[in-house]
Amino acid sequence: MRTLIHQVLQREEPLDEVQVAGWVRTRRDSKTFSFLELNDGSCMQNIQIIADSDLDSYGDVEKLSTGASAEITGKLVPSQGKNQKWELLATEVRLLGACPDDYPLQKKGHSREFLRSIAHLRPRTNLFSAVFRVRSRLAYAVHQFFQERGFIYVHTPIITGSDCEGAGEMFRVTTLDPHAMKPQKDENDFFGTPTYLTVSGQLEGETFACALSNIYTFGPTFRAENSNTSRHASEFWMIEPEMAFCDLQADMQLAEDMVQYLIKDTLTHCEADLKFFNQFVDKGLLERLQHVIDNEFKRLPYTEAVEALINSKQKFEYPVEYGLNLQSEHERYLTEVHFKTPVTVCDYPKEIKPFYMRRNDDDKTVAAMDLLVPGIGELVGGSQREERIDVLEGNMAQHDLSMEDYGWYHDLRKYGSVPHAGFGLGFERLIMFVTGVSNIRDVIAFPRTPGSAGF
RNA sequence: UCCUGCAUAGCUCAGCGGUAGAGCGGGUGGCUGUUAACCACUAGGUCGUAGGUUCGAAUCCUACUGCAGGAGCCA
Repeated sequence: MRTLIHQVLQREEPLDEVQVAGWVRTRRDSKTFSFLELNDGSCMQNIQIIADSDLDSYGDVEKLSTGASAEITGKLVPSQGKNQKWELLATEVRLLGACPDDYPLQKKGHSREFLRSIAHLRPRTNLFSAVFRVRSRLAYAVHQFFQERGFIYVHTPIITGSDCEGAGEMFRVTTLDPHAMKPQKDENDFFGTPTYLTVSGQLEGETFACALSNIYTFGPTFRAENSNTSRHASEFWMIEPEMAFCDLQADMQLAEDMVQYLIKDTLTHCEADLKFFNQFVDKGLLERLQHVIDNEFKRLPYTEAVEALINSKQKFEYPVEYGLNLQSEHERYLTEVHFKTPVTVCDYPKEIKPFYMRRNDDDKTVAAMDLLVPGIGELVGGSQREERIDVLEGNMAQHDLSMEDYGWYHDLRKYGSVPHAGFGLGFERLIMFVTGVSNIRDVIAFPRTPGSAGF
């Protein structure tokens, strides 16, 4: 019976017999024995194995090159060496899969670009195994956060007929012949109507919030935008809570609580991995994360954000002026330089926000909010939704949205309308923030970006 | 989509008009309770592709392709 290396290395007492299995990181031969470093991905550390040349199975040891897989049984004893507490004195070594010398992963560092080209092997590196352990823990913590607060997990559709206006270009889902010379009618398509991969589950999520009160979605979303940046991917995961009987203040509070909760959870449960990131990826990471959980987030209206930017006398490439969207450089200045802490900006001019956001009493702004964090920029975008049927109808007319397409959304206001609010949080951006990894392609197992969908 | 930069050995890079280099990795041998082990030897390249300038191009010019960083869009 095999034991995970993670569990073996946590032992307080020696063991007469234990079996581990994994992939060889390196082998160092001595005259009468070999040192093996074995890793099984259960934790950052390798287990050091001493394989004596007297072993019946020493023939297998000599075939254990970097990358080979093996199953090793032995005695766990305190190590004579300096760099590890325990080592395994092998009694039996069994080669499972040999690894030819064209194995692309070396003991030395590789560039991220090269590792992306071997995305099927990169989880075997320290960096990527750590990223994906943290990703797994964060996903678990997301569910824990919402479940502890009585939120219901709703699975909104991946294939959708609605286009969640304003959220970006969509991928068409169709069974029509792409090589057909003649135009084909949508009625002949699989669903009898044009369908797409979802860009957001928000509108569907609202229908469930207006029945189950507090809900959240957590799943893949798709954008066909031709975005070529380190923060955008064509397929990414999004967390979208939606709360009935809720205003923007409570919405912002939930977003801020959630970010702090998730960071605390990761600091507690992924300590070794975060230390690794702090040492090799981003030297200021632990300090920054600690700062985020120890301090309240700065909260201010868009109008004050614009004033702060103008008063800063900072030179920006793009102009700062009431009524214009905040650019990346503005957002990053606010969170990285001006306040040096996560910042939630709210109450944006209605002209620059989508139709479903709730009009404020000033008739100029809407109850929208963006949560900005250092190094990433926008992590969360959310709003209180327009629950007044007449105002929503006006907005729909202004945006040329038909009752045919949005009738069901309009119905939520027609039948027992309630104030409600929610937000979307990009899961990969959260992982980037927590790990310090600066490219979204390195926190997704097999990233999809324009012109690239390998594996 | 725009702007900028890069493309040389399996990997990371140097060379920047005059006979293609290093480190790591691989192979062989040695040494050692080692730990990104160490020492010696060795194999390995149409210098991204296609044109052009030149006596001569990895090196200069043009186009294309790919990649990266930034911008826009957003999460």
